[in-house]
Amino acid sequence: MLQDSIRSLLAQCNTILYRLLMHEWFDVEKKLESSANVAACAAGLDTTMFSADVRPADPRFGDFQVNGALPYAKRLKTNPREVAQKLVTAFEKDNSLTTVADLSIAGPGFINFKFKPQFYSNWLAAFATESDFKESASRFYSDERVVVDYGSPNTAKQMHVGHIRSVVIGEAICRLLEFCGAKVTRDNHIGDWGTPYGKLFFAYKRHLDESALTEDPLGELERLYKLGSELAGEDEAVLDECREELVKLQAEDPGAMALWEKVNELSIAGLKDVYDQLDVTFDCYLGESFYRDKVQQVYDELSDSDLAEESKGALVVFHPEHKRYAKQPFIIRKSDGASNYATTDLATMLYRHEHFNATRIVIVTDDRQKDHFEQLDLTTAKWFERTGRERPIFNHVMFGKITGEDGKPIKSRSGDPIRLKDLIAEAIERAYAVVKEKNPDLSDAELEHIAQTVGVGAIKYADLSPNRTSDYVFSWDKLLSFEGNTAPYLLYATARIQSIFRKLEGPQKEGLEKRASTLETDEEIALARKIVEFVGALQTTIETLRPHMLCLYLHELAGTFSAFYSANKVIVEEEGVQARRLILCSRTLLALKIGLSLLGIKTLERM
RNA sequence: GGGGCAGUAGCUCAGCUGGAUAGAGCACCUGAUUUCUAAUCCGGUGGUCGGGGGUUCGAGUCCCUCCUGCCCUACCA
Repeated sequence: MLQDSIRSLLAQCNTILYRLLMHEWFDVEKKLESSANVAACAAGLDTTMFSADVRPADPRFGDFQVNGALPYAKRLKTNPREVAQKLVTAFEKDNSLTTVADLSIAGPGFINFKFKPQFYSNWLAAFATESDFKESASRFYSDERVVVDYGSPNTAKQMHVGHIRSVVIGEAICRLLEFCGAKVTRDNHIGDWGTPYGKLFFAYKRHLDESALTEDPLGELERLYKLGSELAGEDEAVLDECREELVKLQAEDPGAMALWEKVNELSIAGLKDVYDQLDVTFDCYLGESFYRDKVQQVYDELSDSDLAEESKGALVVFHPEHKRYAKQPFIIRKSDGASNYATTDLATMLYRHEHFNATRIVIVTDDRQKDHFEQLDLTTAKWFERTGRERPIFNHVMFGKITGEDGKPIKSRSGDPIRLKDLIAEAIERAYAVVKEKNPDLSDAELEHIAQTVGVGAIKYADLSPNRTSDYVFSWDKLLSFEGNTAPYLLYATARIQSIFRKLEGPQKEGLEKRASTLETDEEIALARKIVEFVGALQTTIETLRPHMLCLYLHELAGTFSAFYSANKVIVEEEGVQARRLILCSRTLLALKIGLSLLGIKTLERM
């Protein structure tokens, strides 16, 4: 009895100790990097000239490789293989390394690390739940407060496919940052002020269809705005009336403001319907109107700190040190005295700094605005420096445009842009047909649920999986494809894994680590290795703010799993084999679930 | 005129910032004891990485140059 308690106590101590030891291996690349730096020091290398350069290796050579010997030897004009040999000798004095991996030198001086199967078992035991992952990952960005500005539609207009990238990419970035420990504020900088309101109000007051407004507020507002533009284009008198409406609004006339507020309320409600479908929720909607009383401070401070100057009647900022912006001005006040987007964007920088205490500001827009944001960043840097403010890191997360086959902006058959809600509806419809065909026995409620998840997931994944900076040729088939490197492929892998666990009795799912034997087959090792790579993929994704890096990884993981699944039967007689394979299944599922949720994609129990 | 982005397999794209024999998906050609979900897997066909020079142990990746396409370039956002 006493013996048993002692044994169990010892086992617990072991577990704790061992988890502490494994803890530093969460990020294998980082661990190898710091080991390499220690080794470089021990080997007597000039550490100021040494950079480890750790990366996943080609499986033919090893699991990870340290390539730092080559550039080091180049800089010092010595033999790279000798440098590598010195490093390996130093590495081999480090027990924490030699017990888990075999080292070898190859080619001109690559140092390959081949992990022992036991290492993978230990890693999989140490990082077993979402909170294990989150706890370790949340140290990456724990001291950051980030405002992410994405979405940015205009009021009184429906969103079309052109808006999808900002929403989907922006949301993925928010989730990634949050997972890595940052405090994130999601801010939708809507276009809710300015010239379109004159025309909208003119038409609203004369041609409003009340019932249409109740049924489809955004549709009706959009119709009215178009009507107003049309009428103003045809008739000078109408145009004058539109201008009058606008003047009233800008003077904040109570009647105009009441109507403006109503339009905004309806618009945001309409936008939220679509965001709900995409599982996106913003913390705030601080649009252009919010900053209209904050522009004077921008003019004053930029003028007082000698950044802004008068040029051709406008207030502008030049950057003499820049080859381009020395000549190309950043116009912060137009010659008619009105503000523009440069003004409001500067005001947002200040507000996000002061109100949210942001350490980082991320703005997600298309790449045509690259110049604008470069100028914004340069200007903010100088402005904040001269006024003694700490400047947040600024990232312009830009993306390429979506075009038709001809390279022009995409249009539906009627000539209007394809509405986002129509795209989503079609995706769900197509998914429904596929699910029903593949799995006719499911209840209708479950069918609907699966179709929803698969359809929306497919759209998001199609938008996240290409490199965001590339242009994008729109095609229904590509956005709604369910084959190949798509969300359904990843979801299918999760469904298969869960199906395995459904086959098991309760006790078979418990205490797997105790029963598991050491990983053995090529497919098992390959899968374990791929799971461990999750952390590196996460790092690369967040450092570059490029979600496609995570997509690429998840697709590889699902592929490695599928290969494992067909080659190695999981539910088998031998208890040890079954247990170790179940662990692999459960960790694959974990990595897929975390990864997909970071991309904003929901997972399924079955499909 | 100036600046930027891009050009990789028939098509759509990756290629982690200079690493080993350039990879996926689609399409095409083949297979897979009726199985823990075949929305899968194993093979195969397919490449002068736009052309030409250069830098070095090593270039799709860096530099120069030319070709092609797109975007920005003073008051739209």
